[in-house]
Amino acid sequence: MRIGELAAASGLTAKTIRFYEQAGLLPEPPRTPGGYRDYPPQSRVRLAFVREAQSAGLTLAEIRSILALRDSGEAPCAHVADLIQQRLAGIERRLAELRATRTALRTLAERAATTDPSSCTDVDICSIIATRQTSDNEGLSASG
Amino acid sequence: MRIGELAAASGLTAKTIRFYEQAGLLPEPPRTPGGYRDYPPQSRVRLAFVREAQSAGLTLAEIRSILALRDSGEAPCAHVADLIQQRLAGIERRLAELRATRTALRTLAERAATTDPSSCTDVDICSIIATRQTSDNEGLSASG
DNA sequence: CTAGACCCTCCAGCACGCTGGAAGGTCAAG
DNA sequence: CTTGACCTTCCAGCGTGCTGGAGGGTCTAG
Repeated sequence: MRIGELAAASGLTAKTIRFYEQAGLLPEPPRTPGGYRDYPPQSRVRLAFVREAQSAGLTLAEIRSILALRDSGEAPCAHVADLIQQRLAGIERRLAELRATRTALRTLAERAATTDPSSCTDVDICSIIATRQTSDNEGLSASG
Repeated sequence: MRIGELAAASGLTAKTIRFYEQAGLLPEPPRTPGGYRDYPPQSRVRLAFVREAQSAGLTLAEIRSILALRDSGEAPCAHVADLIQQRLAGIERRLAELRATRTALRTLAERAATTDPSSCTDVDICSIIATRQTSDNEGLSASG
């Protein structure tokens, strides 16, 4: 099957499929005499797998590593379980960050609700966000 | 003050400060006869504000819009309150996405724990992630 | 005068997952 | 033969927030 057909079957674009090939997710298919990519039916399964894995939050690099293992004949189960745990940990981290940011924003939102525009002086730019005083000896330092 | 001093005072690098200038976050300072940037003391406040706003989860583009308002003489309070609400909504969305991904991953993790490598046949690549059958009439379609 | 710290501009790249376009080739129908 | 759908390659860009380096200029101390 040609790339357009595969694209239609998998719900991707031809561009994306070529990109996946270049990214090492889909092996280079044989070509027709005219130089067209000629995919075997299994390619649909492969692309479906890529999409499944993506929707599970795995990156293309991770998916590639799974596929590489499978292609080498090994059962990638252990590797997959590992990736899943790593991703899970990463997501927990990201969730914690986002929750912290949300807390910061909520504080700001509260402050915004109780802030009188007239209290916003020019020097501190925005008293909602930065409530610091503009004295000469404020202790600015690297915080990150 | 020169850029290095401002960098040290604000905990940023000179590179970052130039980048902020180019990004419209910090106005172009006057130059010394030798061509060096010569910052007024308020620049420290401005950079501190940028960092504060960043840690509150605002993007540089949003921060720029706040600063532009302030620079135009308006109190940006209402705008800031608006941005905060938008960011908050965005974060809620992102949190929901991440939680969904986490749920998907946890399902996968459970499956991984109970999967026997021998059940991973070659055709379906990885039965942990994709449990679909590889029959000829499987209904593959775009799933979003 | 030289060394060295500091500064300048400009260009390029990181990661991530594509997407768009240019310029051209292939193939079937009419 | 022409049209048009489809395909090819290659190059470039999106957005985000920087970071690195090249290749040079400025200033201060000794």
